[in-house]
Parts: sequence; C-alpha cells; structure tokens
Amino acid sequence: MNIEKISQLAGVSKSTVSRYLNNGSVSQKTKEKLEKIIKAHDYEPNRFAQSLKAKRTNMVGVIVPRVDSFAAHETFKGIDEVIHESGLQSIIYYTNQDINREMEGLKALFNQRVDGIILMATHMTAEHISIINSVDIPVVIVGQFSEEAHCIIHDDYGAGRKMAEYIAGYFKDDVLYLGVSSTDEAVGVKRRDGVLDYFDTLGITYRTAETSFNYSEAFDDISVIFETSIPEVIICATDNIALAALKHAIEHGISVPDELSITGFGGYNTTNIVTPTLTTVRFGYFEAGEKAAKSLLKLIDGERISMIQYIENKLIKNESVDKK
Amino acid sequence: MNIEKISQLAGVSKSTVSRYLNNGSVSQKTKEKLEKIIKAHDYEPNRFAQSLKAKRTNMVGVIVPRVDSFAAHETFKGIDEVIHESGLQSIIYYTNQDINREMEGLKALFNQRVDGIILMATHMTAEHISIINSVDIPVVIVGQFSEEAHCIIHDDYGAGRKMAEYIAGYFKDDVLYLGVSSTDEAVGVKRRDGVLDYFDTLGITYRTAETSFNYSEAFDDISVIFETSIPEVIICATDNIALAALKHAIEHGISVPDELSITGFGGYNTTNIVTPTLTTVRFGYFEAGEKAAKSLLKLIDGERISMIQYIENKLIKNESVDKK
DNA sequence: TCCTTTTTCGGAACCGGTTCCAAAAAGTAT
DNA sequence: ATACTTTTTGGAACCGGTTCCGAAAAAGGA
Repeated sequence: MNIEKISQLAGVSKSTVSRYLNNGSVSQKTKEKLEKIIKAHDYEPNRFAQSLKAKRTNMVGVIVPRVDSFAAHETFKGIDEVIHESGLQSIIYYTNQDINREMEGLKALFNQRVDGIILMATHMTAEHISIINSVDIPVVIVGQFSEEAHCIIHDDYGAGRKMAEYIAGYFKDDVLYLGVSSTDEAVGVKRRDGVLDYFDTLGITYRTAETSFNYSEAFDDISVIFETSIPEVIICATDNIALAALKHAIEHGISVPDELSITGFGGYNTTNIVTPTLTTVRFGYFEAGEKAAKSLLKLIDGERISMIQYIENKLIKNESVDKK
Repeated sequence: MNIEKISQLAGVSKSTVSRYLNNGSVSQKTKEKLEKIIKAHDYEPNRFAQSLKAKRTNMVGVIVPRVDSFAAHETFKGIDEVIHESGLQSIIYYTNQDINREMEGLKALFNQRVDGIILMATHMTAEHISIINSVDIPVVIVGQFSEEAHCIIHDDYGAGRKMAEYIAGYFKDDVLYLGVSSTDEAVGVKRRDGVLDYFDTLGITYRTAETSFNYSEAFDDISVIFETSIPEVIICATDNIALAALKHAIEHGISVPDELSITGFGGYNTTNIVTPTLTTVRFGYFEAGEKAAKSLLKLIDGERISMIQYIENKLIKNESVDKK
C-alpha cells in the first residue's frame, strides 16, 4: 500500500493525499473520503520516502556512554519519554564509555540524517566541540559543561556545598574527601570545590584523596587509605564510592555511622537498599533527560534557547551520618 | 554531496558509482578513481534513498521493557554489541514495562521498515503471537518462551534445580520459597518448579509464598511473612527480592547467614556489594543479548535457525548461606 | 585477424513520498 | 451575470539512491 494506490482509490491525485497527510489544505469532502480509505487499509506513509524529500527524518540520535548506571538510566528515561511522546524515534548510539566512539557517533548519526543529537558526554574535549560545530544539526549535551554548546548540567558545585553545610553541622575536623580525577570537570572539580570551598570558609580541616569511578578499584583504594587511619567522616564523590567505603567498613567491623560516617552523591536506588541507608545528594537525572530532549526539540524547530540550563538536586538525609 | 556529483567528478555514471558502493563489479581503474574521490569528499550515501529502493534498511528495532534492571542492561549490551559491529543501527522502543506498548512497538517498528525486531518481552500473550505473525519481518524474543516464535531463553528450570541441589546439601526442612506470580512463565513457573520438584523428590519440606518483582513491595510482604515465623532459609525468586529479605533481616537484628540463609536468582552486581554477599544463580544475560542479535541477523539473511535456544547459568556460592 | 565470451558501463525506470506552480472550482461582491 | 478572490486540485519535477537491460569495451580463443 502506497500513496499512489490510496490516491487512485480516492479518485484524487498523489499530491492531494500528501497534502491531506501533512498540512491538510484539502476540502472537507475529500478529507472525509481519504480518512475512510486510509483507515480501511491502515496505510502509513513510508518514512524513508518522506525523509528523502522533506527535511525532517523524525529521528533523533542519543549517544549513550553506558546503560548500567543509575544516572545514565534515569537520564535516558527522561529523554525517551519526551522523544516518544513527540512521535519521534530515538536511535541509540552506545559507546561503552569509549570517548572515541562519541566522536564516531556524532558523525555517524549526522550521516544518518537524524534531526538532532543528544550527547550524554563523559567529558568534553576540543575535538567534541569541533565535530559538533562541523555537524550542522542541533546538539544538546547533558551532564557535562561546555561553553560552546547547548548543555544541561547538574549543579555539582551547589550539591557539594549542600553536603558540606550538612556535614559541617556535625563535624569540625577529621573529614576525608574522597574524590575522582579532575579530568572529570563536573564530578572531579565542581563537586569537590563545592565541598571544600565551604569547609575552607569555615576553617574546617580535611584530608583529600582520589580514586576511580569503578566500584572495585574504589574498594581497593579505600582499603589502602584506611590502613593508616580512619576518619570520622568520609565524603565520597559518588554513591558507588560510598558504597565501597560502606562495604569496607562493614567487613572490618567499623560501625557506621557510630565510628565512621559516610556520604555519597547521586541518589542511586542502591543507597536505600544497603544498611545503613546512605546519606547522599539526589540529582535530577530524569529531569535532565527531559529537559535535554525538550531543548533539542526546540532547537530543531528553530527556536533559540539558553546555552546552559541547570538541574536542581536535593540532599537526602539518611542513616549513614552520625547526627551526634 | 550525492551520488550524482560523485559520478560527474569521476566522469562515470550514477549506476557505476552505485555498483562500486555495493557489489563492486567495476574495473580496477574506476575503482581507484572512485575511491579517491569518495574519500576526498568523505561522501556517504543517503540511507533513506538507499532504503527506498533496496530491501534492507540496516536498522533493527529493539523493544525494551525497562532499562533500570541489571538483566535488561546486560541483555541490551549484548544486543547492541553485535548489531553495532555488523554496521547496523538499533532503534530502541522503550515500553516502561507497559505490555500494550510492546504491541505498539511491534507495529511501529514494522511500519518504520526495520529489518527485524528483538523483543525483550515481559510475558507472551496470544496477541503478541498474532502481531508477530502479521508482521512479516523476523522477530526474536529474548527472555520469554513461546512455541510459535524464535526465542532465546534462560534455563530457569535448571537454575532452580541447581539452587535446590545446593540448598538441599545443608537444609532438610523449614525452607521458604518466595516466588512471584505465575503469570510470569519463566520466573514464576519454571524457576519455581526447578526448585520445588527437586525438593519433592528428596522429600524436603518447604513453605511457599508469593510477592512482587518490586523491591519495596517485596520488602513489605517479607515483613508480614516474617511476623509469624522466620525460616532457616529463604529462596527468593529474584535477587531484588533477596536483597529486600536481607535488608529486613539486618534491620531486625536477624543474623545472616547464621540465623537465616538467603538466596536469590539473577547475579546482579548488587549481590556482591551488600554484606554478606548474596548466593545466587548468575544468568548469561549478555550472552542472551548477543545470541538474540546474531540469530536475528541470520534470520534477516534468510537462514533458518532453531526456534528455541537456551542460555546457560551458573550457581554463585557466596556468603549468605550457612554452610554448617 | 576475426569471432566469441566475459566484463564493464551508461541509460532509464523506479522506489514512495513532497513541493511548486498553474489551472480549475468555488465563493463573494458588484 | 460578470469580474475578482480564495480555495482546492492535478501535473510534473524532484529527493538520492538501486537495478535491469542492452550496448560497448576488453579479453580470450581459434
């Protein structure tokens, strides 16, 4: 079934059917006739033929570094919900955290003629920017910051500060901040600075250390750190790291939160499953995904939007902090 | 840049360029000439134009009920890896566990002219089958069984049996099997029967109860069950349920595994994060995804494959069982 | 060298839509 | 009824490829 056959059945021309299907500048009579025939044969126009001549392909590309993290999931769900509701399709380009495949993905999706791309970036490089500029379709970055692209980011500095304020209410010293590499601008730098700047203004003394995003690597690092001395409170840059710290503490009979308080960042589901439940900052991952998709749709429609949009987060006061 | 321009630059006809791009029945000389020109302008053929005339769209549809479970993730990763390596694109149709959207997805993806569909089904209904039959492209179902469709399934019965054998080595009575609704054929029926059939042959006495896949609902159900009496060992139909049981035990000062042994099924990452680590059966989710994708590609190429393929699983002996 | 076979190539139709333009029909005002 | 405006419609070109078919060129054989 194609537009030609429909037009023959209705006794009109192809162009009339096409017009009916799109803007609809068609008389009431033909409209009704076509509606009936199209429904009867449940005809749907061929997307490829449509996309060939028309500008829009009604597909958006989503570049996803991983799918096995809470943050990535939630963000993806937010994106998909908006895209799906708008009647578009999302094409996933999965990179398995390989930053080179992010570049590939940008090019490949552009060549696919998607209408726009959402990039869940691991971190931004100059090469990213240059490809994004060379690709003349809208691109929205979610989760990482860049001055030269539209991006949706979490208020990591604010999150750090919230946590610092909360911790400062109970502890004045012997704080350990366990961060990640500062190659990650959002988590490694902003989040850390949010915490430490506030401690600095209050004159709270702290130590810092660095580990990996990976659970087992973090676990090993923590074992080494705790060998020398165990702090009163450890502020971990991610929930995963905090979970590793918790695991270590339980294994070594260190009571949490009585002897050691632990906090994370993220608001992962697992933080409510472990015992004690983990104090953390919950980020609006889902909202970020939604906003990214909505922003992309606006850009596709030619609207102008602000280059940076922030997503709120919230301190979740759970059991892993000693509220003495 | 399009095929016409390339052909003009090379001084040959469109058809020659097309032939070069596809089967390649072109003389060595023109081959080299075209290669150079195409590389110089980094030309890539328009997929929509290609798909219009040619049969294959080089896109496969993947219907995904959820992305926030370990099982779904791993399966998806397996699928994506194979699809991506084969130079195809996967279009995700996310259903958010709404079974009606699975039907929608089948129709929508078919209308999109994808070459084939992988369905990560929640459970199979007659309607599924009828749609799958009406859609005349290959469909592979992963994770659920149906006699009338190609499917990749986990050996749930075998997994149940393995666990039963292991548990039977330490416990002879006071076993609780906490299952899920038998509307879920794989988990609710097969997995349960694998456990209970073996217990029956050995004459081991047990109780059974039923709960939900959902962590919090399971948690509430467990609280009710444990009010009357606490068994020596609880075999939970999923890791999530087992985690809920563990949580309850820890909260109520029930020592695991000394007073209560707990097991799950799934092999989720979280089972190694909690303390004690959880004894479970690890399913080959990633392999299932891979096999589903490979099978689909074969079907697309017109090969015949067997209707049912099983994926192996493995008992993981962790700390949550009392090996007295 | 001539004939036959094989390989390479170009022309044209086609895939299923969209869009522009001019013609036809309908509506309105005089 | 006529002239003018607006709405509706059909024809044809086009999007960027693929594919069939027959012609031309190259290769092989006698």
